[in-house]
Amino acid sequence: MDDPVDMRLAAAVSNDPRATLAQLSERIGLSSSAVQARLKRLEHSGVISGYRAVLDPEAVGKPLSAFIEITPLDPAQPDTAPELLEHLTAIEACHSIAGEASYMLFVRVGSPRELEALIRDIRHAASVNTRTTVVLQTFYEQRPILPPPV
Amino acid sequence: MDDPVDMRLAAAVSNDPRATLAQLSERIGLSSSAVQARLKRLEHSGVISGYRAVLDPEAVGKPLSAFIEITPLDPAQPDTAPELLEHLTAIEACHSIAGEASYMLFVRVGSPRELEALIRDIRHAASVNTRTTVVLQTFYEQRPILPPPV
DNA sequence: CGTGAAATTCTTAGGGA
DNA sequence: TCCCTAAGAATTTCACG
Repeated sequence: MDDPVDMRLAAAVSNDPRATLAQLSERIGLSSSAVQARLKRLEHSGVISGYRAVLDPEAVGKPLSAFIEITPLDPAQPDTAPELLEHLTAIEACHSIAGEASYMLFVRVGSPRELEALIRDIRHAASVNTRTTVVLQTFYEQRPILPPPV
Repeated sequence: MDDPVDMRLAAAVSNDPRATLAQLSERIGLSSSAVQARLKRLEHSGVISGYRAVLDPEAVGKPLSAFIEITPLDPAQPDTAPELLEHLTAIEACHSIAGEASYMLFVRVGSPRELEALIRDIRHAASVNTRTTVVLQTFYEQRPILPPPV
């Protein structure tokens, strides 16, 4: 996406995906039909892979979050941890990382008890050791990748 | 938000924030005006704090991501790291954590050189030590907090 | 919470740079 | 190819029951 107009559109829609085409076209400086065509192209090409609402974790019953580093118990076995864990919906993100551990997960749960159960599920499902770092307070998260267009 | 209808609406709009009120009302089983009123209430009460597009990091020039743990150099000084770092738009999230470090950041940059510069900026801006864990591959992230309504 | 009518927005076809 | 305009279709909005 080298086109600067696409870049501004991506930033604009990223900051406010529920904006109407009319509002976006005003910010971008194109007609709404042109914005619509570009938006469809961005969605279809995968530059925009989806949209999300940012929910208050406490309001939806997930006040506790944590980072969980995982390491396979048996390095000789084929490592398919991400797939083996995908069904656990408490896991919001799964990255492979450089460092001691193999993967870093970010998880959200309702209580310490749920976290304990989740860790047990993770160990069992993927045959891994875990190292959990509990989040005490979230100052900000899910900030937009692109700064708002000037 | 104890109301199960609000819960389903939050899940539905979270999974597809660009859906029309008509589409949402069909999934929820209410009229579109009722959905509109509930949605406004969820937004105004902060249960829904905003909306985001999920962008392909490579397509928008941020192919490299990392976790950065930070620890104040001088524990005696008042610790306002989150505010001191807020202007660095490469930082997508900032949590205080239990464990050795004080905060965990998640950052996105365009290149190793940019990461180096960002780490320098973070150390300088907040007077902290850093410990960086580079992300090698992201299997999934930004999965919806709530599973889609049945 | 639903209905209905007015205002706004989306969608698509057609034509021009 | 990319853009704009215009008209019909769909949606949103909001007062009222």
